[in-house]
Amino acid sequence: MSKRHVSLKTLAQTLNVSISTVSRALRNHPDISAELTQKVQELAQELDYSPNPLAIGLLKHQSNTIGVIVPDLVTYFFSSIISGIESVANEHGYYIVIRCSYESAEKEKECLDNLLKLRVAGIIMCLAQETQDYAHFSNLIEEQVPLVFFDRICRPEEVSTVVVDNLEAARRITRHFFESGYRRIAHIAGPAQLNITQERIQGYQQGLAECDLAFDESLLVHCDLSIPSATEATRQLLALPVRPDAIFGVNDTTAFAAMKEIKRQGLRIPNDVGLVGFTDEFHATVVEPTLTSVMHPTYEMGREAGLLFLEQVNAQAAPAPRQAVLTTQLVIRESSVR
Amino acid sequence: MSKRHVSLKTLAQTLNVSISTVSRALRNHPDISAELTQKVQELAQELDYSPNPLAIGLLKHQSNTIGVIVPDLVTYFFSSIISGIESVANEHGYYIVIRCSYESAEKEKECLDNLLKLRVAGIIMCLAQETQDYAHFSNLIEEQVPLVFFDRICRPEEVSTVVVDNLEAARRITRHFFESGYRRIAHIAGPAQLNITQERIQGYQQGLAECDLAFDESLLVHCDLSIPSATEATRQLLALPVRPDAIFGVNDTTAFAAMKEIKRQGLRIPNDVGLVGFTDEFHATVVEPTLTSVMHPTYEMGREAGLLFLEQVNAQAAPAPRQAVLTTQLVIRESSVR
DNA sequence: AACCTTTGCGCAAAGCTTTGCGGAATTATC
DNA sequence: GATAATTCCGCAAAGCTTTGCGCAAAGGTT
Repeated sequence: MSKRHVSLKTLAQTLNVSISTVSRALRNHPDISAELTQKVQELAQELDYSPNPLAIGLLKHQSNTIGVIVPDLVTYFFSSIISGIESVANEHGYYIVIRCSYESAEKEKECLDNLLKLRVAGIIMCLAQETQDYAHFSNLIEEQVPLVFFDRICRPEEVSTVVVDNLEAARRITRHFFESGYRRIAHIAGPAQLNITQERIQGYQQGLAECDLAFDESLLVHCDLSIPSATEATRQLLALPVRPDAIFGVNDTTAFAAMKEIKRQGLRIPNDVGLVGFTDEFHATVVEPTLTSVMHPTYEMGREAGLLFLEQVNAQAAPAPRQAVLTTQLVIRESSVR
Repeated sequence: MSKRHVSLKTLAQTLNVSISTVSRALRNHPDISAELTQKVQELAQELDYSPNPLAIGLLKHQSNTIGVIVPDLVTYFFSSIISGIESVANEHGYYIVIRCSYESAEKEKECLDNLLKLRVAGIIMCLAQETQDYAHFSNLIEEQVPLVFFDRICRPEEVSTVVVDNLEAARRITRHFFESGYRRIAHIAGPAQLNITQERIQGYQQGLAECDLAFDESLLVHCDLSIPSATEATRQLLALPVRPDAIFGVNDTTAFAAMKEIKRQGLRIPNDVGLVGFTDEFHATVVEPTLTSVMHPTYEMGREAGLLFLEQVNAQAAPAPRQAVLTTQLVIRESSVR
């Protein structure tokens, strides 16, 4: 760090005025004469003065950093959401500090603690898969620390959230399968405690009902969102006495793992088994057959989360928590139409 | 923020001792009696005291945040490197603040300025594609601000860098094509000013030479690493009077764009055209045919960058810049063997 | 010419931490 | 019992910024 940055003190000494005068001049305070103001501002410009955010943070008890916690840094889903958050943050003079929970509840708590110790302005996060106990958010909520959940959420009555229309999307997928002639429609779901899992299962069941298809428990299997687990789930489905003719995967990892396993068993997509996933555009179009999928507006989710966050930061009183529900789009490609 | 955190002052008042005594007690200073030390530490524990990093930063002129600048947040390559950086940072009590240059030289400079104004401890970054002028790093270098470049680098005599064995990898690819029977081997290269482009072109030419193949200028085309540009480059190659029978793409985006375009023109991979890219594992195995590719140890690159950074931070004197060269691995799959 | 209002600037505190130095009280020494 | 040496703790400054308050000089008023 060294003596890189000049401070108000430097400016003041150079101009032979007091520090407070310099401070006021830089903020165009009317108490300071026009000519002195100009002289100060010119010198500040010349010496590349920038106020020390540490000092300001200390004084004002506020910070311009947003803590962001994701279960995983590497997948497209999260990195594009981060990208959205970063863009909003940047536009409003905020910086994002990223930590990864690696889907662990314990690590999530640790990340949270650490970021709070760092004195971030608040937290934007997606719950870890493992997290089932939501008590560690109580303090934050009570103390009105700005907090936004996205995708995997909890306590929505108390915390602002950004989600997609999971139920509706799952319903549409199911109906799309039906309309394409598929009748034994399976669903590889995520961990049972996650809101996204529950909502998508509900949509799946609702879709089945609307198509007058009975819900068959054996066609609903859970996985932990990892590739091996999704592969295993697919195997389980394909080993059923009466094989499903369509599979709807809960996310992109699941869908691709399923695709590989289906192919490995010598089955053809979409003829033998139809396949749909929640994915991002790039992946879905590069595989063969191209994958029908529900597009998450991930970048927009990130931006929306950022905006909800800023809303809380800027509010003098604590604003009522808001629920942003973004709409997904079912993009029909080769894998689900025969 | 509010009154969330207790300060030394609170502890001192509660115990009726001075702030400095509390400070010393917490750091086990021998001047403080054992019993008082214990009392202080117990209270601190109870009240969940954590020292304010803003105050410490102000006092010691140092920070525990690392500025990270990437050209793109979304691609696997960068997000997995970020993941590596984050893990090292975390292990050593540092936090990473991420900014995105969107491949723009101007934005890159802006990110750099902003992060320095935030008083980060230093910068880990990958150059934007557009960046051709490296003058804005001179200040940092002179003032010995910890700085590490990865992948796309400049001024390696002055700055620590993390790269892969680009030349060697490109040479291996070329020879692999030759050994698989390909003879008109084309290369879709990146922007000419990037070190990675230059090194891979050199490796490509060296490989050709070793196989007694003449270098044909028309088989070397540049793209800007975007999908449309890579598609266009592929088109250009395939439209040549004598079509190449093998294409080596400079990165994953390029390789996949090429794959799509080759297929679109009704050509078969690997029979009509062999294809190899620099990619990550997941993408490469999910496409059809599976893609032979050079695997970047991306996570390791991130970790290495983090370690080189910490080396600079912890050194009292400025350490000599170090060049970490990680080795890639050529993973042969279906797309390059007929 | 005496008083009042502006105008223009500085003092000092607060926010939190670390640390050199000084000082009071206790113990040891002669 | 007086002096020297410990032991244990507090004062204050530094790091940087903002802001309420006070104060001097200048100008205006009668």
